[in-house]
Amino acid sequence: MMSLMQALNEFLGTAGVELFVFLVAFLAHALVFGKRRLALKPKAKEAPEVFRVEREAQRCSEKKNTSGRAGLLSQSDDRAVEERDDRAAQLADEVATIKRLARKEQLSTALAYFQGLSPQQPALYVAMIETCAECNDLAAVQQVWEEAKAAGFLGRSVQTAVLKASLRIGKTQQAVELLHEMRKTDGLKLSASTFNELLDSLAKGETGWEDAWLLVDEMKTSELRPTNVTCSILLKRIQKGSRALDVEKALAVVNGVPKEEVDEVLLNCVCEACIRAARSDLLLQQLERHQGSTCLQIRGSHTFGSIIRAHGVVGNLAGVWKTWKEMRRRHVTLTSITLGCMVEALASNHSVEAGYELIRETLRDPETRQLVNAVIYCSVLKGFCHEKRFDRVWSVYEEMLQEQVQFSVATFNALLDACARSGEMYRAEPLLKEMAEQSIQANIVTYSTVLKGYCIENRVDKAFGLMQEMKLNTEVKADEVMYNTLLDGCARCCLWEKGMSVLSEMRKQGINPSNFTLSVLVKLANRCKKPVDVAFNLCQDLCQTFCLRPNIQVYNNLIHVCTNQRQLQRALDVFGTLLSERVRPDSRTYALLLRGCVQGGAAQEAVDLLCLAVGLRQQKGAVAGKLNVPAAMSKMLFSGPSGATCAKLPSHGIPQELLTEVLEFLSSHKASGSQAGKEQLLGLVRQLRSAPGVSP
DNA sequence: TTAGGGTTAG
Repeated sequence: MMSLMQALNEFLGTAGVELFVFLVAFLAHALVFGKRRLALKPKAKEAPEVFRVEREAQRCSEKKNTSGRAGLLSQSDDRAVEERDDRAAQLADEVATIKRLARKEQLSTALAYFQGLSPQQPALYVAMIETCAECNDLAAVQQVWEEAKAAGFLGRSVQTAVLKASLRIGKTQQAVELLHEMRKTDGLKLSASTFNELLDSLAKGETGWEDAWLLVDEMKTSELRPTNVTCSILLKRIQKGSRALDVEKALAVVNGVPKEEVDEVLLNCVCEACIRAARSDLLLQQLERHQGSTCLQIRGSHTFGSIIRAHGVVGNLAGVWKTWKEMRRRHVTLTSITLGCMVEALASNHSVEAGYELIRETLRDPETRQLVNAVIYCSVLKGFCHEKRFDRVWSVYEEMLQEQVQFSVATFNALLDACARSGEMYRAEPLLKEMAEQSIQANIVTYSTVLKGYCIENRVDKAFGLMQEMKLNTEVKADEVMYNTLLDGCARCCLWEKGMSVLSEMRKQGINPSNFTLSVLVKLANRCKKPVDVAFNLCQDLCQTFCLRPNIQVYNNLIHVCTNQRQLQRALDVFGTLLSERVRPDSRTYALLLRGCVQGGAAQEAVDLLCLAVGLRQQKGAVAGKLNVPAAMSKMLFSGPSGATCAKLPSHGIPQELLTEVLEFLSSHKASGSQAGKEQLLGLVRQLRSAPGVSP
């Protein structure tokens, strides 16, 4: 070959050789693929489903043709191929017609058309069964299946279609029984991929979880291990409010896939699912599992984007940058979404300026300029807004106008939020006008944000007026967040009656209060100086009615009600309750309680609380005086944190100022009590001063 | 011979 090339080279020159090689390659290609290429339809890409069935049909007729052609001479091959192609095209048309009718939900027309077709093919049965499923008609599915059986079409494609149809209609139990029957009578053996298809066709929604687990169990019974795809499909089900049990179970299935087999898409799904479920604990585990994995080569900007987002969510800024740099090093093509993930990760981790600089950098390069959009800018706007750097918000806004960024409703909402948080609602008016000029409709977030702005400026009447106007003039319906905001406005202005009427309106509209509502209501009772019992009863009633379990914010506000009314013991009881309910106290819990102790001259309780906060264990009998703390609290003091809940705060959890105040109080208080008691107390104060996280 | 993927606002 080489000598031939050399000879040619001498004869024709380099360009000539290239031309020759090209011609040979072209002819060979035409010879091999010419016919097939003609048989392919360009619309295949647009309609993959039809194409799939078409190919299947092609396969079937291919089989028939080969068997029928066995004894024929090769000259007739061309005609056979042509016939086959014609038949395939016809079948594709028939399938398309059935599907078209399905989309119009004309099931009976589709059925009539199907029955008029001859000869029948498995692909047609499959299309018809899918159509019945799309129209949610299980009886029709069964009818077509009976017909298929009667006609002798019992192939796997038809069986799978029936199973998928039953699952889609939500009859999982029936599908599983059918599966058992097929396994017994027809020896049906499904592959992992078919199981995955079945899993993916399950009815969506929370109720579908049990069905999903049923299928996963079936897979195991068939001695098949869940694959990457199985896991991805399961993870796709995880949504914002998914049950913790299901989330954990799904991740357990993921962990069943050997680490070296995990691929990009699965890692991507894992990140996204954990983020959606707000389970940074599980996310952290997963990120650690794949940290520095050499088996998994990430190529897609999809995956890089998700991993960056994941690191951002768990607050790992170093991980964010590391992933970004790795992506750049590998020259992965940057997309708007990946850039969006990066800027959001930076902006939500106290690196807003760095996020902004990344935008500038992207804009400077003419190659990447067009990647910057309003979504990306929005992360920066939000970041500056939350850091209360409103001057930066407005300068970035000006820049967005200059760069002619296309605004969306989210962009305007972010800007309106800046007006609200900065207490500069006069800025909102021109923004709303601008929105109208750009024909961007205000949505629930817009109204809610403006409402919040009025409440922050204590203009509750304006807020109520806006709510009224929204009800009268728009289709937007007030939601829980909006009612909570309005309730908060009432609390700020000590409007008890008005607040109560908002609550009853909320309930009348069928909007359930949440823990957030509860915490605002307690705050309202507090600001309105209602008796302590009013707040407690309100909580108890709503918790019972709406199956709520108070969170730390609710407990904190209850503690505040008690300490405000000089009922330290009751505040400590609330603390005991939250500990026994395994709710983790935060720095505000301790701040409220410690201030209550200083106020009430309760030195011993203050020491106990500080010990708990910094994780200092006490020895039984070491404490002076008679303990006046709830059982749950003393149990933790003596035995240390047990179970899932820990009373200890992360280091620096108590503000320095407060700590100084409490320690000063304790020093001045040590003169009282017995001699032994004084010394114990002094010893503890010394220990506290040297405890980790407490500066001297 | 099949099946799975990402950004912003109250």
